[in-house]
Amino acid sequence: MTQHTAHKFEALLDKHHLKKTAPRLKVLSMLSAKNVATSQPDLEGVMADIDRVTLYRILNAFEEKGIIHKVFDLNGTANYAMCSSNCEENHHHDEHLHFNCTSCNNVYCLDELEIPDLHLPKGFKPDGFTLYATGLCPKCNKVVAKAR
Amino acid sequence: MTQHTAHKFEALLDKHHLKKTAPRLKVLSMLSAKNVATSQPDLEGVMADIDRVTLYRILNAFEEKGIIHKVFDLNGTANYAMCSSNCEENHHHDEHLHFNCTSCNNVYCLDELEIPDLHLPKGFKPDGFTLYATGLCPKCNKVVAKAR
DNA sequence: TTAAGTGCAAAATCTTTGCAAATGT
DNA sequence: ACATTTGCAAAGATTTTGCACTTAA
Repeated sequence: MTQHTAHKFEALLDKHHLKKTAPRLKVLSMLSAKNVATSQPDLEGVMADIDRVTLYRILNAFEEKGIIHKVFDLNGTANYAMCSSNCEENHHHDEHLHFNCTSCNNVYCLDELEIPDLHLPKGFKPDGFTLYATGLCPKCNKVVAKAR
Repeated sequence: MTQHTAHKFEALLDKHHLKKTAPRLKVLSMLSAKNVATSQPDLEGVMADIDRVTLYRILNAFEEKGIIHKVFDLNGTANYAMCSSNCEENHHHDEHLHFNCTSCNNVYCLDELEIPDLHLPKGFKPDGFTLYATGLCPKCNKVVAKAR
């Protein structure tokens, strides 16, 4: 972790009036390091030194503040990812595509992808969309291809 | 429940080599009666006479057989719905739009809606899509409108 | 100094597993 | 009759709550 990113995390906590504690900084650097969402069990594994309860509280706090977002994978397990690294305050779009690999179970947040307009049946007033795709991610897809 | 639908449920169980037991028929009629998915907690409430464990096993069995499908709502709670009433064996499409009302929390399965094509980043090989929309369902939307 | 955050213990839930009794075929 | 399915008890797992101790500001 560079000096720069470290400072970024501290600024992020400041911005949300959260104290800059070791566990919180660790969670931030952990989640920021990956371009895929991380499941709660995985987080617990990596952060074995942080108390399980503390982790729950940190994740909830971050989610409430809009620092991270939660997405459930195919098994109903909560996965967490930094709220669209490029999701600035002014331009907060919840329209993600989440790609859940059926092989490695990773959840990719493909924020850049546009979700096309859809016309819902009469009466429904949507305020947000989330699209899930399942299938093989590039990594697993490559492995399958090699095996052939 | 009409004679006709009752027979339909029994046929459905037969087809999947499941015994026609009272709890199973009850679950089927319960889920078929609604056009929205039902959460596990709600199911437990309505089926208080059926053992909790039995309900788990019935739902799992039905899901494995493809009789019902499971969808997680915004809170990560499992909701169940009949597998697209019109989802015949030959034409099984997993592409649903699930509409999760933020007011009543109901999950509507809008199976008829087509999900438009999307081009994923290179390398991703999707095999299924599920689209979630959140917002107000027609019923709650009407209530809000009235309140104004 | 003190309000916020952490860690531990313990409660409350949720889900699974094992097994004897009941039920459908 | 016999294989399935149910219901209960009990184990396992997940999530929440309470409270004393610690730490950032």
